[in-house]
Amino acid sequence: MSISKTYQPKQAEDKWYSYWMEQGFFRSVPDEREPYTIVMPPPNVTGVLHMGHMLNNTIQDVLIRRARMQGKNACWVPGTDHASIATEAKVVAMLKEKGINKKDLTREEFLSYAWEWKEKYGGIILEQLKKLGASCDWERTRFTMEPDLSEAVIDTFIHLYKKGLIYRGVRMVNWDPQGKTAVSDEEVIRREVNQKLYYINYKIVGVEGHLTIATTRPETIMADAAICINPNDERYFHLHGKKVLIPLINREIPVILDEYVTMDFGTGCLKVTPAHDLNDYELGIKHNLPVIDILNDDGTLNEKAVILIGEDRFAARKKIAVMLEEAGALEKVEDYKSQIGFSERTNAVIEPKLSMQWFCKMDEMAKPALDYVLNGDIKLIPEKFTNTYKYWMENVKDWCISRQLWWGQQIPAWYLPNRQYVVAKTVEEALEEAKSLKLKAESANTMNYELLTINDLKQEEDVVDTWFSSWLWPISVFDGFKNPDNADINYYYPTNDLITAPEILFFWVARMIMAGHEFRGALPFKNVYLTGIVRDKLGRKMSKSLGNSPDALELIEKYGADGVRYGMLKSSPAGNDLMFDEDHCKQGSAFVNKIWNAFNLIKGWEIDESLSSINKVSIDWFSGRFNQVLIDIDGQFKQYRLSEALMSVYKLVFDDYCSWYLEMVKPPYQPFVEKQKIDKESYLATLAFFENLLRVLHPFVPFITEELWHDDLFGPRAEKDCCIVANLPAIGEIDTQLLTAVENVKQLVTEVRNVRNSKQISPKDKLPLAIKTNSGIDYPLFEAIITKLANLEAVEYTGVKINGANAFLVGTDEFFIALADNIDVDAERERLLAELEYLQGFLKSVNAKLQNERFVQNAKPEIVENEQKKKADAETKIAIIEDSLSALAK
RNA sequence: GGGAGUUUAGCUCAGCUGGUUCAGAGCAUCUGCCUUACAAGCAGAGGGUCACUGGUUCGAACCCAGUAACUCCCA
Repeated sequence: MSISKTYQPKQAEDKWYSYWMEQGFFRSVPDEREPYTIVMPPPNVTGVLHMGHMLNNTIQDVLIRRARMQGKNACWVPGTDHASIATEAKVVAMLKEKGINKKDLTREEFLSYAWEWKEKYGGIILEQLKKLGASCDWERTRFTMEPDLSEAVIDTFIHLYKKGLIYRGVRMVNWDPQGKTAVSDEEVIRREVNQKLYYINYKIVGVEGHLTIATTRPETIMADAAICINPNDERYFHLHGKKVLIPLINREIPVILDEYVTMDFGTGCLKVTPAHDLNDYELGIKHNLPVIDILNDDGTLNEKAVILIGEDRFAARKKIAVMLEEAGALEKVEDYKSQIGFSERTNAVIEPKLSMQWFCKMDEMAKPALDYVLNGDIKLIPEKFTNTYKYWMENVKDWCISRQLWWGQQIPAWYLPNRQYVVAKTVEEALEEAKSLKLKAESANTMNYELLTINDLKQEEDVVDTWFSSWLWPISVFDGFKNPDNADINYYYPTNDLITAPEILFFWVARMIMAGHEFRGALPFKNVYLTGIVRDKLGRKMSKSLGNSPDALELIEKYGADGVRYGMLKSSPAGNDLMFDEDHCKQGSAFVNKIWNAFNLIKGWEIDESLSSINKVSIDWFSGRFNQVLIDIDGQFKQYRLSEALMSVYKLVFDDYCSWYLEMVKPPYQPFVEKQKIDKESYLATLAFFENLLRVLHPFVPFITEELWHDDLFGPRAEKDCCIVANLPAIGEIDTQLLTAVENVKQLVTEVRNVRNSKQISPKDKLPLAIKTNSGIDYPLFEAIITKLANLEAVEYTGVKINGANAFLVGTDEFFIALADNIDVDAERERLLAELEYLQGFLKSVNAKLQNERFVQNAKPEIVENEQKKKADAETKIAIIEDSLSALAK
């Protein structure tokens, strides 16, 4: 294979991804190996790849690839989420463009459009993940609304209903009067708006006088159920137990007491309107107040308002202000700023509205789910999220699981003509159930249950919340509901790691843990790695509306998948937001190119059997260094410090292998030969090291490593002999003494280069070096290396200082470079004096510690020992420098 | 309003049980090199009141209290 000067990612990526697929390397079936399982957080089926997905899936792929190379049976299950709200919104928008209004369609018609849409756009995102190199078992791809998974949703709904955990209840929802639909909290955009605060007088019944309330919504006074004051408010003691009249309609309402009211906001009197404000609603429940809903679905006032019937809420607000003024009930109007919710879709002002919804009781299920995390069976990474999780689980609220949408699993409840309902899997079962209701029927009930037919039953229109299907994901992808004892689920469940974003810790992660316990009696995963939010350089969340998110596929096009993976991982410690900067990808592709070029160097070599081995020290050193880094990486992976692990690999390749090892062993340039001759042992060792580096690199940069793995240089490879399934190198022996010695040697080489740099001496000029060793380091052993890397002409060992030479210290060893021009004596003295001063100060502080009895008594022995060593070192160095200074004086 | 978290070099982050006399990395910056693998490179260098104020300790970036700024979650 001829090798080009720079690496061309594109061909390699397509080629190897298909090859991996053909060979079935991503496929996992249960066997006798230890399983390692990740279920992918299913992206929205009609979504496109964004930076959050890139980060998330890069992390998953690194973990999966590493596990595979550790000999585990690695299984990564991909899939998509039907995302009812987002998808339905997209379909509605698409229909609108075609001139079709959702309201004019039947449910069946709408759903067929939606499925068509899903078939067309669904799965694009999974195709995009392939470009990133995601090694998922694609044969296991699931969709949250496919028949089996939907059936699981229905079955679990019925299960929970029978257990008494699902009930119907009234709840305040975000109502969009323009779209005439409830929208989720996530779809409400809060904006600060200039408003008016109206001060309105209410007459007190039975006595002279009035009280004044402040409100931004005077049109809702007709829905008032009470006036609330703080019981501690001295201004209003006289109102306790009184009643007041609502202006204009003169309905009598009570004054109630509750500490909920803030005394210093407004007038201290709060109008309580349970039908049109969430807080008021809760206050109403507490005080048993009636709920008077004066608004129609389209935001106009209904007959309960008594006045202004049929007017729009905003028109009514203006009119009522005038009417109040005319009635003398308007005290004053002030400007006021506050947050108002707008519908993301229609931009209409959201109206809090009471509606009947389905709920799932949470407290019973939350308890065991909290325990899994608190007792460490499930680890949250980083740990700090445990607190948040605990707080939420201890204050869990019931889950509103119904959504007023069509795209999703329709709630399996059927209403009888008298609004009684039954919960059953099919309409036939529902009918049976309905007929049996007779027994429980009250005597006043005139309905004849015996005569009910299927046509009398009407299924609940609402669907369940999307999370009500995704909370089953780790079980349902392995068919754990339909076949609870099948081989897959027994083998893969509980899964190992879940990689997801912290903002869905409650929505999704907590509920999966609950579902795992409820439906399988076991946790769904052992570790939860929470990634950060991907932000731009300015710290803003990446979003489509800001347009600050780079196109994921363009990035891959530009930097190669390996480069982008590097860029995503570079600065993404768990749980911290990732300030994404394209520069990281650039660095990634530079790194990939560096690997390519290192290989290019080796390709230019040829074994010459006649040469004897001269690089034993270098080979031993790198081997030890490699093993040392393997240990580091292992530890970093155990703690999920992926960016640190990547940095360790980066430095191992860039610094240790390329900058030091290859420079040590590379044969001197031989002119007039096509390939540089090298001894056999060095060549084989270097190539073996490179292959091991490929293994360590593979989880991070899979494509370049697979490409090089198959180069002729490694000889012919069997069909299945691929980097992706190679074993990670085992950790071998480490000669610590050798490693320490080489650290000194490296420092020595750096010092020589420094002298060269500061004296402006060309790297081509050879320098003389004299060594006066005071440590036990065997410099002759490293002489060849030092000579080569520092470009020396000769190395001399001396017992005495060399006057007039450039001198420096490494540890306690002294080195001299004698140059033709004498050194600047004054400058040298100054340098030495500065160093002496530093060392004396250092020694002083060390001595202070050692003379401090409390330190010697309290500190750990090894720390005291270390201080003593520091002291000895400093004393030696001081002696050397004092010597040098006196020599300089001569 | 309640809760959680963050604050260390220009940027992004390490600093794991409190223990070097000035705290590390990568990138960026500066200087010098087109040195036969790589200028997407090589060799060097500079850069910090660890947000602030107190306290605990022989010893604090680290523990405690308070202050400030920012971020997120729940309402």
